[in-house]
Amino acid sequence: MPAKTALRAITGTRKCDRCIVHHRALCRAADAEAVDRLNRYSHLKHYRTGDVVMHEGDDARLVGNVVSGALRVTRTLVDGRHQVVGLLFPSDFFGRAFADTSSFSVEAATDTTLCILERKAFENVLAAYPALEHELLVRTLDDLDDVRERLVLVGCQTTLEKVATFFVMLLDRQRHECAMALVPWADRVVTFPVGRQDIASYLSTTVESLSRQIHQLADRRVLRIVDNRRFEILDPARLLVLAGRSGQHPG
Amino acid sequence: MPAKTALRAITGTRKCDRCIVHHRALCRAADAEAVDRLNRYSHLKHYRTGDVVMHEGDDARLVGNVVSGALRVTRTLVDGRHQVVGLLFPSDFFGRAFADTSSFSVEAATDTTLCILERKAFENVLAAYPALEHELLVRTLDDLDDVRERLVLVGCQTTLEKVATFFVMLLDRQRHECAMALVPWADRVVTFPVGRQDIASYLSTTVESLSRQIHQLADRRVLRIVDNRRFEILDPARLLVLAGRSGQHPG
DNA sequence: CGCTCATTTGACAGAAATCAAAAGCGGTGG
DNA sequence: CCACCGCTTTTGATTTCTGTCAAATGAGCG
Repeated sequence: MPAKTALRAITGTRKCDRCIVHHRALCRAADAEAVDRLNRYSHLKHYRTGDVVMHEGDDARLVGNVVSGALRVTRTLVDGRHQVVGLLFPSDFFGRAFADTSSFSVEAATDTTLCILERKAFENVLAAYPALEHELLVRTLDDLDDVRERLVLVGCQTTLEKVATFFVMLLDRQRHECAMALVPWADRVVTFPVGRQDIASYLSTTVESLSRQIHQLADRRVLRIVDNRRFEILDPARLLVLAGRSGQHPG
Repeated sequence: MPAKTALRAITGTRKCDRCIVHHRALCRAADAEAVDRLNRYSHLKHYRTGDVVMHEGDDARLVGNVVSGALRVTRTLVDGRHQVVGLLFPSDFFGRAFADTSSFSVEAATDTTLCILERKAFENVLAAYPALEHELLVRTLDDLDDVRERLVLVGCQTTLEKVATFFVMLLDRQRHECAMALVPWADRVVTFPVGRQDIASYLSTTVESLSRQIHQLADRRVLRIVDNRRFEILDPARLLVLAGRSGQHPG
């Protein structure tokens, strides 16, 4: 065991040990030795709302995890139209391993802290620790299902269903977070994690339509508008029905 | 070396050696030993147009490769609306590794031959051969980019752009196949690999709109309608522009 | 308080879905 | 070889959802 590692083992100064997403992120699949290597190559970096982490077409030089805040993954067309293809939250992995260029832009949707490392370094660690690569595979397969799910949403569902689905997502995320923290989940108030523009684009609609459908849901007493960012879900069951997936694929 | 393996090595009777997609499919990343194990667990199976390979919500028991024909990956909503989230062609991998249930249905879009094996057996082989699992990871990452690409297409592009993009895809596929076969690529006639209904759903539109836009392209002399399934691409450059991605991400 | 930016509301237009019917294609059998 | 049948594709007419544009209202902040 190298002296440096031994010292860490004794003093417990590895920054990863204090990481708030450590037990949920990709790196949870890493053993002490692997975490040590990741720890060596990675560092935290702060981004302000709107900052570009990676630009489409550029070298895919970085990968990493969201520690706090939110990222949007986007594609912009030549004439300016653009589409949010993904939103990433704490513990989510970002970046494109095993490709030279990124097909999408990655930007901070809010003030965000990332744990980043060079893609090449990351790939080397993956090659050395199959368990880590396996975890990445499993997460990527899940991501693939998620995107396909959203393809269905965007492809053949109404704007009301899209908005209802988004609220269901927020509710699920919250429920999941409470479960992790072993907190009994009581609060039915959800908060928009990113701006309206991003949500609208994520759902392939406009801020205007988004606004109308939110008020539609409020009129139907499915939710109550607390303020611009917060909503109390009054009727989760009805919300699920309006999302058009009632009784389907629980989980 | 077990006797059976030795015998195979001498006589060359392994069915995988004669497989027409062997050098393009996932298994190309497998060494002789791994191919041997895959060979032991897998078998070819024929499906007729419309046959269900896997049903959404059911046990994800099978995985495998398309050998010939085409599969469609779909999701059906409670009220009958449904969406093709993917089309799979020879050498493409299908099935959901590392999950108990499949979130999507997989059906034969044409008469199709698959090389199938039990998911569990496949997972065991993956665990034993990291190179194979790595190949699956790389392919899954590519798939993810593809679906995101289509999310952009469906989310913020016009029907004409969708149809043009589909023709570009067909052209690319053909060019790629010619390259593999070392055949100089001259023929500008592309053929619909699946029925109109599937193509329309894949592009999130209707057969009616699809028909109108094809004729739009014909009127603009971008292509010539040979017959119901075949089209001669007269102006590939213009097609690319109409697809709304000119000059973007060559590859 | 006034500035800017985000959100809401209203009026309107347009692209594409829907509905309906005609035409074309492919297979079967007389 | 031609007539018939079922299916797919095309064409036409109509509707509707939702995006666009414009203006008003509201929130946040120095």
